[in-house]
Amino acid sequence: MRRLHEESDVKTIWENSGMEERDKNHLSRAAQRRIREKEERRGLILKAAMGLFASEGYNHASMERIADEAEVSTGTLYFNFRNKEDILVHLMDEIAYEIRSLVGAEFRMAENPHEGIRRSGIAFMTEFCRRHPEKIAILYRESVGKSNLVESHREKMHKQLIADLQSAVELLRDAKGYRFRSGLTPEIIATCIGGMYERIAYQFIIWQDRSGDLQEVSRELVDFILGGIDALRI
Amino acid sequence: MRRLHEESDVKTIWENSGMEERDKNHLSRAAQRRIREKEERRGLILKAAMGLFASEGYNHASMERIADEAEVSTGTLYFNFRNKEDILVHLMDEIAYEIRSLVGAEFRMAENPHEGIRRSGIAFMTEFCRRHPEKIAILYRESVGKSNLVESHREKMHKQLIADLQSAVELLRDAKGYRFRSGLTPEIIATCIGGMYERIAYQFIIWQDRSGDLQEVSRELVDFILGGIDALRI
Amino acid sequence: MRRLHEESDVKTIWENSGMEERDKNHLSRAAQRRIREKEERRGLILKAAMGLFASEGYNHASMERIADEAEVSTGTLYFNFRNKEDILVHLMDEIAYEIRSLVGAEFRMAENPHEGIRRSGIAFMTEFCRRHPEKIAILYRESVGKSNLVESHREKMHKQLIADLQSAVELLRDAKGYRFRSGLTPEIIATCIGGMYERIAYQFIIWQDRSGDLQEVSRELVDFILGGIDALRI
Amino acid sequence: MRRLHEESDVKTIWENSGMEERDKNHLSRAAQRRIREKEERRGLILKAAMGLFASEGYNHASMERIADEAEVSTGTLYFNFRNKEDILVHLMDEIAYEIRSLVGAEFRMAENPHEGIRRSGIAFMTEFCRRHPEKIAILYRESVGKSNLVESHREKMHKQLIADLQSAVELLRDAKGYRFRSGLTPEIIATCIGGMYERIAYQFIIWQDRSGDLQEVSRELVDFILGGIDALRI
DNA sequence: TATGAATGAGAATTCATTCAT
DNA sequence: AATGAATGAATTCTCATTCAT
Repeated sequence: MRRLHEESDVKTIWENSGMEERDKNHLSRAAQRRIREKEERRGLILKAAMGLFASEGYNHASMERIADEAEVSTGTLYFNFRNKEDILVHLMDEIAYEIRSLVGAEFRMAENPHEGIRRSGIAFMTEFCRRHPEKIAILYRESVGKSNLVESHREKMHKQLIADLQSAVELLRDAKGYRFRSGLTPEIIATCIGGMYERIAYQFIIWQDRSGDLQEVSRELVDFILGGIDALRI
Repeated sequence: MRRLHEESDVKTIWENSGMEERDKNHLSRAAQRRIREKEERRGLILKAAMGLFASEGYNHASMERIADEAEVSTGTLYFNFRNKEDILVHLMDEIAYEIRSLVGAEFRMAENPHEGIRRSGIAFMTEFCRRHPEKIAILYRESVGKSNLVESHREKMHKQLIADLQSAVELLRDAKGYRFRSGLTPEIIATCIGGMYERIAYQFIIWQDRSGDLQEVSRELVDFILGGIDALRI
Repeated sequence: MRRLHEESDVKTIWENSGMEERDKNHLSRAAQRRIREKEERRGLILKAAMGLFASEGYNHASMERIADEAEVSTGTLYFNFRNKEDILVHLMDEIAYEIRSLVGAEFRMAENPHEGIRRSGIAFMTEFCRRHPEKIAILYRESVGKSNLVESHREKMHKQLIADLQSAVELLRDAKGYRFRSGLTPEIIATCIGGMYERIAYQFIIWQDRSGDLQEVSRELVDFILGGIDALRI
Repeated sequence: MRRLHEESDVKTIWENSGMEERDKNHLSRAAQRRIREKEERRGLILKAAMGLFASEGYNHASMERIADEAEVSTGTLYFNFRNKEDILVHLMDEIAYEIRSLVGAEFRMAENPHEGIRRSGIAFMTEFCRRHPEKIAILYRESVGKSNLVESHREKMHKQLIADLQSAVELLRDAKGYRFRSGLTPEIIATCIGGMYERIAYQFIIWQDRSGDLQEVSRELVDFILGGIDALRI
């Protein structure tokens, strides 16, 4: 069995809201522009790759096609990314960051954890999934079972998402004064929540296009989750 | 977006228990032996392929390696299966059938749907997942995002599993006299259950080896599910 | 510095005359024919590769060109050899074996070591070099500085050739009752002889085509060597 | 067969000692500094390239790595040299010039040609080879079989070295009043000497690190040579 | 039926060289 | 003069699939 365990310190999205900062102040104008252009180009490549991965599948999308789509040469691909896997990994990071930002912001905007779980769940489904089906495809389909490297990255990424969810669950528990059955409970709940959103999104976005139902679905989903959590307290 | 909608009539496992029958009665002894040997050979090939897919990944496992492992030639592979995808699809079918059989039997052995959901969930985790991690890897990792054909087969397969779950939920609802919030509710619940089991299995079997926790995990998981269902009735 | 020291037991050509034996007796006719055909095909590939390596250089000769020349597909190249390096290494082995066979046979046919050195030297130049300039090109030009693997193979090969020469020198010493200045002397002499033949062949065969001079050159070369050996005894 | 015959007038090192002169007198201070800096930069590039060629091989050492190592950009490489081959060719020239200078100086410092051959041979081995293994690697390994251009340059270079040796042999002949067997004899001897030094250096410096033996080896080598020469007079 | 050698399209990747800034 | 991002041709190698024996 191919198994890839790498312990990595995981930080939840609920705590630190400004996730990435970099000093670009002390740089010359020209240097700033060059950096900006470089990032724009990387962005174009990532966008082209995302479209192709989602529509044709990671394996079937050749580097040449990606280069074509991004209107650069294959050499430029390799100048900006180590290899094909590296492009996928960057996409995964980008997507995961976007999800965590959105969901985290919604959670923090709510009055209490209970509402936070409701709001962030509904936002994920109706804002993110509905608007970015191709990102869902990358996250839940195209990044699966590709290679050891991608798989270990995927594991790390999921760990972060689960850690976010787990800390939300713990905030809820503390706010309501719950006590759970075991030490494992928060992790189990978080994992379940992750799994539910994944499969619901896959079902209603990727396999079928029932995005019209997402509003209703996400409401029931959230209640299901809250009911499930309730059931696990002593 | 790559989307594959094929409507297929789906039958639940709760109804028909003997799922596959074939007449071998009117055949000669020699013919029967030949058939038996052929199926044994197919079995060997599938077993070899399953091992390699799980350990090295579908893409990386070449037909030659599979043939080697099964102690046949590549030609024999193509005599027994249409192509590489076909092997994967057969594996998926086999695994799905096994799961549905096990889970269905457990459900039917229980006194009522409530107990049925509990028993079948625990059986899936502690009997199936713990004993056959490589099958979990095929089902939840190696069959994902491979090709249109495999993906559409996967969709069909999941539909069946979800249909099973949905009918169990409906049996529970009827037995307890519940009324659900909407017509979508049973499908949503079923999808959620499928997602939870998938991610829990992935987490505790593929990414980490915490099969010792599975007993405890599955008990909490079942209660979470039952609590969630409760929360969705009017 | 790239240095590759691998101690390998080296056997000289003067001792064992039948260098390679294999049992093909117990095989079926069909199997024998298949083996023969396989070796013929390998031979064709090696021949095509040798021609291209000698005429266009190893780096410039692409696998596709080699396949073309051998009238097979690139796949067949890779079915018969591990990779491009492997083809070169096989060529080197073949050539070295041929040289050692020829030179060894000439040496053994002579009445004494003194004559043996003369005969084998002249045979190498006038038989081998004159007739197979492309093999000289492979051996002394195309196999140089290609990769760690090829270089280490080349080292091993040269060790064998030098060991042959060294044992010839020692036979001469013993036959004439010489005593050398130091324990290193035979190795030094052997290495010198190897170097002289290499550069003379390079000069008169590869860089210039003065094969008409080879008769005269080889006679003087042999006398130079014998004179040099004489000068190193105490 | 790839053969490259270009007749070039060859001058021996024994005659003209000051080999390269350029007028820098009439230039301004600033211009002189600029020239000096430019040559320093070229020197840094050549040094970086030499290190990489020797350690990783010419083919494997990319222009980018060379630029990195020299702490300049790839563009600067192309400002200073025509292309990659050009760098190699300059290195070859530099190394050949250094060897001819050293060896020529030693020869001229000796009392007679006999001592000159001894002194210069020992100096080459114990001064040059022992101290600059990477230059030996460039000269005898990395410049071999690279391309038509490099190969023809290599031929020219070797011709010069051989011409030096040949003139030394002729000086010896005249000083001692020898008469040789044929008109070819001096060339043959010179070629042999070149080959011996090459293979001895390769053996004791590149393949093995036995630089401790070089003193002893070079003494025997010189005597071997002088003995060989003796054997070819009438 | 079984074999396994042969096929060849396809893909990723490298890297010398150019050129706008 | 110097930079370093961009280019794209070239090349090696893989592997699912076929087919003569």
